[in-house]
Amino acid sequence: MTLRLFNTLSGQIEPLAPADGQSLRMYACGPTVYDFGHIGNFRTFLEVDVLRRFLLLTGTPVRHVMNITDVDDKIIRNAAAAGIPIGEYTAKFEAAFFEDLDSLKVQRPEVVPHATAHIDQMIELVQKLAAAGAAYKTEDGSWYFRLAAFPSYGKLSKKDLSGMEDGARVDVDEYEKDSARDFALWKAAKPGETAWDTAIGRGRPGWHLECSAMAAKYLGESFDLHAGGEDLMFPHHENEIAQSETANHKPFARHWMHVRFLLVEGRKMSKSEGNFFTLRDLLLKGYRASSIRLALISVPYRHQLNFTFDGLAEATSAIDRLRTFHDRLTKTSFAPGESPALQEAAKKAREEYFNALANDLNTAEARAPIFDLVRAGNTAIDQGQMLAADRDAILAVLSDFDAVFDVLKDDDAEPTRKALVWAEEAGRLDEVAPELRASQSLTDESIDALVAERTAAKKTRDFARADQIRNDLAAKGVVIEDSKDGVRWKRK
RNA sequence: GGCGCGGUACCCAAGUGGUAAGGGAGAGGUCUGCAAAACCUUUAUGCGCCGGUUCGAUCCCGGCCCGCGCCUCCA
Repeated sequence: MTLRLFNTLSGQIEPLAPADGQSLRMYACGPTVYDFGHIGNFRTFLEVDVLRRFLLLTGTPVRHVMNITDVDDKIIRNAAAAGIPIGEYTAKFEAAFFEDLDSLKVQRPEVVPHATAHIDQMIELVQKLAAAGAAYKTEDGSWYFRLAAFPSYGKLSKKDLSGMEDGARVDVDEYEKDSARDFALWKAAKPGETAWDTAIGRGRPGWHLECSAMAAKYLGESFDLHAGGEDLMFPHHENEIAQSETANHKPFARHWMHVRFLLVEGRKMSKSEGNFFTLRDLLLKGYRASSIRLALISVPYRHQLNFTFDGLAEATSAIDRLRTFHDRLTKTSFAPGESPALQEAAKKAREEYFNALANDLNTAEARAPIFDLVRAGNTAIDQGQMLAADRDAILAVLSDFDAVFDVLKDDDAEPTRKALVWAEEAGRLDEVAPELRASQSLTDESIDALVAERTAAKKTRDFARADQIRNDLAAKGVVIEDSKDGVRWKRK
C-alpha cells in the first residue's frame, strides 16, 4: 500500500515512496530548545509521528532525521540572562522536550543531530556557496545568501518576489546587505556572544544553514521528504532549498509536508490570550497524555485543529471506549471457531482504516471503521456469538490501529507522575488539579483493599457501605465497574 | 494588498454529482441491589447565503457574508 501525501511543492496529492526503493529518507525540522514545548509544537511532531508510523506499518522502513537547534538568538539571550553557557541552558530544555515526546509516545527519529555539532558542515556549505558566487561577506563579518543567485526562489510557498522592491523594509542591523531579501548564512559575533572561530570568520550559524547541512550529511543532497510546521514553509524551507540546490546542483527534498497550526479554544494560541499551554500545563490539570495525543492527531494534519478542553474530554471518552472493548476481548474466554459475519467486519474495518490513512493521512476518517468494529464486536459478545478466531481477527485490527494511534495501552500514570515530579521541583504544585492530587494520594494497593472491602459488603448485602466506598473513590477520581467477571477499577 | 484554508446536527468531525461516516454529549429502553460498562432506539428532508450548470448539488461554476492562517527566524 502506497501512501498518497499532499506535496506542498507541487500542490497536489502524490504517492510517497522511497526513491531508492529501500527506505524513506525524511527530514523533519525539530525544536529550538529555548523553552518547554507547547501543544502547538507537539501537534507538528505528533503528525510527523503519524506519518512515520504509517510508513512503518505498511512496510516502508524510514530514515528519519530531526535536528535540535541549540543555538539561536533567543538561546543566547536567555542563557546570558541566566549566566550559564548555552550548552547548559539548552541541555535542560532538550531533556524536557524528549521527556514530553515520550509522554506523548512520539517515536524517536533515527538521527537527532545538533546544530552546534555541525559547524564544520555549515562552514563548508557557505564556502561552496561563496565559490558559486551565491554568498557574500559584509563588512561586519556576516555572510549572506544572494537571492538573485537562485531564480526559482519562492517555488515552495508560491511567492513571486519579482515585484518586491528592495529597501522597503531594511533592517537597520543589516544595512550592508546587497538586497533586503538576502538572508543570513552566518552571523558575525558581537562582543560577548557565543561564537565559533572558523575559516569564514568568528560568528555563529544562521538558522537555515543547519538544516541544509545536516540533511545533506545524514540523508544525502537529495532525499524523499521534508516536513515541518506551516510557518516554516516561508522563509525557512524556502531558504533551505535555495542554499542546498545552489550548492549541490540537484533537487533538495522531492516531497514537502506542512502541518497546519492549531487554534486553542477558537483563537490562535498566545500567551497574551491566556490560551497558551505546554504539555506539562495540561498534565497538571489532570488530562491524560493519551487524551492529548488523540485530540492532537484526530483532525487531519492539513486542517486547522481547534484544541479545546471539551475536545480533550471527548478524546478521553473515546479512548475509554476503546480500552474497555480491548479489555473485554483479552479477558473473556471464547469458544473455538470463527463466524463469517465478524470475520468480514474485521476485514472491512481493516481495509477502510488503511485506505483512510493512505489517503493523505486522514486520521479522522480512519477512526470511523475502528469504532464501527467496536460496536460490532461488543454486540457479538453480548449475544454470545464471538468465537476465538473472531477475537483474534479483531485484535489484529486494533493492533494496526494502535500501531499509528498508540492510545490503547493504559500507561498514562507515568507521564502524569513525571509531570508532578517536575511541578514539585519547579515549585508549581499549586497548579495541580485537586482531583489529580487526591487520586495520586491513593496507591493501587489501598484501592485494591477498598474494592475488596466493598465486595465483601456486597456479599452481606450491606449496600450502603458498598456505595459509600464507591462514592468515596469516585470523589478521588477512581471509577469502579462491576461485571460478571469481577470488579474493575480505573483512575479517571 | 499577495498567497492559501475553512464554514456539515448540541459540540468535535469525515465525506460524496444521486440524496449525509465516526466520536462526544443528551433523551428513552435492555441489563444491574443501585450504578458503571455494554447493547438497542433516538437527535441535520439538510451540509454559511444567493444565483447558475445538471434529470439530480452539500459536493461543480459565479457572486456575497463570516472565520482563520502565512507574507523574514512562532510548530
